[in-house]
Amino acid sequence: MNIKAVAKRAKVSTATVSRTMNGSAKVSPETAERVRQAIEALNFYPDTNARALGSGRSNLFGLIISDITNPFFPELVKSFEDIAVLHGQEVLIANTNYDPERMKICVRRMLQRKVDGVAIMTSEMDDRLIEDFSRRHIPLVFLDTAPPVPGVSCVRIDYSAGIDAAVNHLIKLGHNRIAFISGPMRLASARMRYKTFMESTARDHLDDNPKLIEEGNHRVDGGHDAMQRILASGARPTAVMASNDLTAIGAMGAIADAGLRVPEDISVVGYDDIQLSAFTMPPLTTVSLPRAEIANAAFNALWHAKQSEEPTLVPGEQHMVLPTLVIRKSTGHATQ
Amino acid sequence: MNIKAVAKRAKVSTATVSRTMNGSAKVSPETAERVRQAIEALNFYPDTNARALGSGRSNLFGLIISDITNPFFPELVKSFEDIAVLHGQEVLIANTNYDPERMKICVRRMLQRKVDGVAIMTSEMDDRLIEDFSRRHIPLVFLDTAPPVPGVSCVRIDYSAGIDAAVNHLIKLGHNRIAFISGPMRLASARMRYKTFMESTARDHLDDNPKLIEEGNHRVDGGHDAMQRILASGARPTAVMASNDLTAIGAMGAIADAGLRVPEDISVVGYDDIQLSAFTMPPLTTVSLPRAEIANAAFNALWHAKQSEEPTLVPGEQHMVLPTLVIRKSTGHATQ
DNA sequence: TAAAATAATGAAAGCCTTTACATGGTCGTA
DNA sequence: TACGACCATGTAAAGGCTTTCATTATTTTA
Repeated sequence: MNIKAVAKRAKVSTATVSRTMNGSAKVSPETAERVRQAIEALNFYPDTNARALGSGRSNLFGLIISDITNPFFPELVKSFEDIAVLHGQEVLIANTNYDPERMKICVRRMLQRKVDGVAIMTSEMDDRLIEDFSRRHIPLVFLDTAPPVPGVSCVRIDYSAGIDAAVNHLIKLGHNRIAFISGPMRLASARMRYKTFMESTARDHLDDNPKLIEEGNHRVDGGHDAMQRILASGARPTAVMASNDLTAIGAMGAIADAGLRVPEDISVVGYDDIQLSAFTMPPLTTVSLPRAEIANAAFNALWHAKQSEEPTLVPGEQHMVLPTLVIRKSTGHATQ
Repeated sequence: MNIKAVAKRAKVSTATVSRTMNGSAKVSPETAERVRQAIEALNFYPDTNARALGSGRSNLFGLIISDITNPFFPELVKSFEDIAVLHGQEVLIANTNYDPERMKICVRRMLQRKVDGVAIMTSEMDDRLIEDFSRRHIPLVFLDTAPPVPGVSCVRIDYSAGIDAAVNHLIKLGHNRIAFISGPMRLASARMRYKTFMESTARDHLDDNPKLIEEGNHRVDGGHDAMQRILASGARPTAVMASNDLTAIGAMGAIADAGLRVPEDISVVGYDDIQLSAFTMPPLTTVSLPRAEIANAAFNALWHAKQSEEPTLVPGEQHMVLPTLVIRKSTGHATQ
């Protein structure tokens, strides 16, 4: 079953079939209708590989993420896919597992499949690999950490807006010793969140006891362990802010293990607003990162670049995403 | 940059380059080395589309899931991908969003890309779509619900083992009014879990008050609402078993909302053992479904089928997966 | 030592589309 | 009426790889 069979049945050439399928204007309505009927009758669909080979375009966008197991990503992936389907684009998902070797494999996969563009949602990316894309004029969009290269778009997150809102919320509740559990400091996104928190608390002249700062790993166990260290240090925080929700959940566990209550003894704030955070005990107050908006912005950047004939000459889109504070039950008045 | 350039540089024909890349035995070690050096020097990698077009094989396995946002799937996807990478296969992930229309699109995508095999991890699948695959001799593997077709493999879950273990655990703790919150009854997997629970409790002559049974939706909110209905019904269960962990988490929330404690007033058991269940408050006792094992079994079934020349003639592998009970803190002695 | 078997390699066809270019027909205009 | 413009369609090359078959060189066998 191939385009030839369709052409034969519709009594036209393969070129006309191809043109019909691709919506080229150069086909008369009657012919087009005949071709469509033939396609229907034969239940034909074109071979994607041959298409990509013939045209050089693949209708594929790559989506590189660190780890699908991290609850931050599935929603992002889903939103990205949903909008892609709407535009007739397909999505090739690749996990790097935070491993530079694996990242290389991902990049190669994208290149080999002749993707039309790539959304890179991991924070660390080798410049040499970016080279590989830009040399081939493949549009890129980054989350948060775009290199200053023409044709490369970026979706930025206004970290300070979200974190300021969280800190202000805590201050209003009377907190003045706010601990912070960071993500792994080798991740740019984690460093950003840390830096923004420090700035925000410094601005408000809060206690900056270094014992209040611990490094986690953006997973539950890291948050748990970090919180234990903070509690053991004797720093006595009245509230904790975590670099992501998983960390916050771990911290809540450690607080409960120590016989303390959230929020009566210690308030907890997370970051990301993963689905689950609404259902923890107590439901988590957290900074919501609009993942659907991020996915849409990323997709649109690639889509526009794809439409313009010389993507690498256009400057690349910049989109700023504004996180918002979602107040639930894990924060309450400070009790000293 | 194509195979011709490599051939030229290595002073061989393109056929030899192709053979070298594919590990064909018919290349002398010296020639192979020369070719490899040329590939290295030119930083060449072959066009996947051309490869698939030329050979008819794509080195692609499809993986159809319902919803990447459901925490059951990410781990499955990850494990599947990991083992695929190990075997040099790639994975094309497709979400159906529980939507038959979308399922059709997924199937078409797979067909168009000439996948070497498809793992179908959703429980509902139109027979006509299966036809599409088997007509083209594309190996399939199902989770749980394989149609009786030659060449179709299946990874089965021994539901009764897991649920019996959970029920026995509760009985030993003195429970005799065990509620059950099912998944959506239109899903075969949910019906299986329900059926197995009913059999298990009937065998043990437990209270079979229909008020103890409610339908959820396999999400947190459904578990929450179902639990509220059970509590409102006056059936006074001493324990609840949920069809999956999200449902259990929702149920725990509803129990807390009602001013009751887990496990002191009501014990809760989940199903799946998603990562998060270890970190709920209290940590959830649940039936663990070994997702890595499922993924491996599924992959292997496809892989073996791919290796054998006539996949549809071999009977299809059957693999039984045994869930196990993980006892954490959400279950305790019944207090009436 | 000649014939046969084996091994390594090359030439070229084939996979299925897309698309540049060619062709023939229709229309409008001078 | 004739010529160019334009439209719909067809022809055939191109895209990058795999693979069959043919060819040559080498080894084995009798």
